[in-house]
Amino acid sequence: MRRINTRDFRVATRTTSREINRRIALNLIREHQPISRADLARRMSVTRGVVSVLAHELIEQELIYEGATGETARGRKPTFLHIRTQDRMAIAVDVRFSKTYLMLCDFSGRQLALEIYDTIFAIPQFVKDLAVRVRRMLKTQGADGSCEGMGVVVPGMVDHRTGLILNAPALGWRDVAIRDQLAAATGLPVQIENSGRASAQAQLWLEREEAAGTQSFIYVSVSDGVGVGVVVNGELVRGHDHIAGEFGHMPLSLDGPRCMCGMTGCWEAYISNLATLSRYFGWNLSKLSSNSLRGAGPDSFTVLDLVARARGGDAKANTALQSTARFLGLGLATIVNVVNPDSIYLAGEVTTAWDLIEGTVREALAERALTTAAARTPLRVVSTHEYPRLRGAAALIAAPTFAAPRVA
Amino acid sequence: MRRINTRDFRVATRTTSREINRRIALNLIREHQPISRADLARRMSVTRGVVSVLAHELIEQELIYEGATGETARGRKPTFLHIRTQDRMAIAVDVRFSKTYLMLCDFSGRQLALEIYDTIFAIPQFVKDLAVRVRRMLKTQGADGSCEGMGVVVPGMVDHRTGLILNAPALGWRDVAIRDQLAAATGLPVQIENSGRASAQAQLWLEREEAAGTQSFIYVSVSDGVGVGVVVNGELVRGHDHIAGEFGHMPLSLDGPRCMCGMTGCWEAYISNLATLSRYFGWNLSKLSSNSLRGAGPDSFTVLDLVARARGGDAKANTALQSTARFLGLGLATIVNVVNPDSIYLAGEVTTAWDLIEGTVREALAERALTTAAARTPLRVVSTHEYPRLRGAAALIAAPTFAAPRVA
DNA sequence: AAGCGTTTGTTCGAAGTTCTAACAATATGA
DNA sequence: TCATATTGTTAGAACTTCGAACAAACGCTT
Repeated sequence: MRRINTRDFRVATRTTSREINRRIALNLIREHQPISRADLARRMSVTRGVVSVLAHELIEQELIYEGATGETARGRKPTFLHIRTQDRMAIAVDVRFSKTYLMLCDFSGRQLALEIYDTIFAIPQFVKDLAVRVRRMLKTQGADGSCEGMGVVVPGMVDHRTGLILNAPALGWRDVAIRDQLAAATGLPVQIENSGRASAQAQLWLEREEAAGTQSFIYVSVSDGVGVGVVVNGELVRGHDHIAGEFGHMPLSLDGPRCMCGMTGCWEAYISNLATLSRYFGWNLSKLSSNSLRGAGPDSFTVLDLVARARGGDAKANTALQSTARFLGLGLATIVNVVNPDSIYLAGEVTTAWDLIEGTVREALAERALTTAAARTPLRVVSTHEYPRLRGAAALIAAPTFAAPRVA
Repeated sequence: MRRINTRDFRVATRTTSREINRRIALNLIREHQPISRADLARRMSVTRGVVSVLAHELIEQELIYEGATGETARGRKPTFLHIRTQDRMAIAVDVRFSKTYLMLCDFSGRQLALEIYDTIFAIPQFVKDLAVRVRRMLKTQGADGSCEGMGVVVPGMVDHRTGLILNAPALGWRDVAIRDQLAAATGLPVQIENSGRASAQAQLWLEREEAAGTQSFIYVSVSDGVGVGVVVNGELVRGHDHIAGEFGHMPLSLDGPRCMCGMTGCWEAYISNLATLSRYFGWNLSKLSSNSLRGAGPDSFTVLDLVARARGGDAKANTALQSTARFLGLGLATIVNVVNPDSIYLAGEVTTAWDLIEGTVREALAERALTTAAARTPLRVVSTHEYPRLRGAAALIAAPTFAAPRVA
């Protein structure tokens, strides 16, 4: 039950019904392809006549295409409809402290080309260099004309609407207006988003089997920082100033360990990669400077190494891991109590040890979950091999094609 | 940008456009009454012809009525349209530990009758007694035919969809299916909801001047417990199991004071009335039993008395109050970082001392808010005299009349 | 090979919408 | 009295879904 915003509404015109139904048909085709017009009509509970028109329009818009004819026991054979995502391209960029990831993929999220290179922190050079790489990649892959935009994902606070990077401490970027520069340099429409929210968008918009029915979920990425995306009723929660979702800095204990954000006791300060490593090595974070907090270089000892040692029988490594797992679960409990999602997606280096930590996480979650139903919220691990952040960047471009039309 | 749920969607029919526009018109009339058809047409950016038809239908549905003719500088005088909320009634019930509140009001939230009596904790007697009171009240007020439903508000966890009270510790109710019993006993449709969420519904659906533009907000009620309702994009967040919004039990410090819920360190354990009083009297909550936690009776010393003493110059009382204010602000900071609402509504006994505590609350909020914009989130106090929980109960019945039609 | 039943996909008129434009009703002011 | 301005209604055009009929395609039986 949604309230109509009397300051910002859209009246229905005589074409609104068609727009709505065309979009519904498109989504059904995407999920059930290959599918015949007759089958689509049954799923939509409308007559085949209507579907004929809708399909014709979608074909004209180059959103779907007719494929082979199918088989039936009796009667005329159906002609199958397919979604057209293979020849619609997007550039996805993930800027991290150590490396920048650049991918070309289609609208289904399928990877066509990937480049990984050292991040350039000076903005003008970063833009210039990236534009060159993008042009080269598009040319090499013969995707010059079919690329519909570029999604950029950044670890930090981003105002998606204005394209302003408010604060990305890992990159040292603050109040950087990079979107329009990139758009000008590449000639592509550019979308910028926080990495946690973007990854949630990937789960929401790109084709996946297991998650078709989930309309409310949380995406939690545990890495250098903790990125969170909140999806409620099929819509990403962006908030009034477009900074919603920052569960990473809720306190577990107000006077807990020091966090990169400058506060103390944040969830992130308990479960980030640095926190896990600190437990293992016995570092005292409160005594480290901000710069050394950032500086755990790419070639040094990482959480992946720690996981390997834990698997090898290093008891201290396992203890550090279990401690992180416990705090992860305690934080998830709060999220579950507040948002009550139908599932939670987890990503990040520690999730490679999921078989080792799942029990501890669930136990801690149950400890502070207010109902047994909430305690049983499904936890799904998203593999790092899928490049969830890059998929999120791509989803920023692909999403508008499939979204419900704004009405009322 | 909302994703279409392919498991649960609604195709547009040839009457969908009309339904949408009729509902938009109704909401605009409610907000700008008295308003002429021509003015309405301008606000909706449609022709007067369309508005004529919409208005005719709304009059037939008895949702609006034609009033007096207005004045204009030149030309034909307009006939004003008015919303019809005065003769549509709802019964609102607020069940609390000490008292039960029963109100008859119209769809604008205007109070017509109010009864306050000692709460009966035995379910069968509670139902029987309430049914008698409701029938008597409807008869006395001559509202027998025009009452469209009963909203019941309870402090605790409620599954609004099934009408099941999962756990209301203050009442000692657990897994109680009270909705259908009440419906059978009164012959009215019954809606049950948690008090925090219901109060948020009141802010969302009942007529208020100052809140017309806010589509994302939080309602926080600080009383015996902490009730929270979250509204995102004009829609109450209910969650997958309908238990969303429980910010009251997020930890401020994991090993903090004991909470009524059985856990430790919950926000509620820092700011509830009991917590405030405990600070003043130097009680040690961890040593009290669950029963004595509940048992702060109606005639004993309350937070209102404490506020009076603080105003009278009692330094200890003021200290206790400021401490609560500080923890209130710290908790609000997390909410602001997570949901990033456009405003926050505050209710409860401590808010009567708002002039004393606002500074401390804002300071604590700013301390842990991640952006300056978030730190400046408007805080609005909802007066207890308005009976926000009862208004919430009424809103449960009135809301469907004004909600946007479900589409796509 | 013809005919029948079944299923797919198209077509056409009916009914319901908004949109455009004209028109009637009503009031003011020169 | 007439021009002007504003409100509210009405009739036809353009665009929808809906219902039903129809053509196309295919397997099976006679």
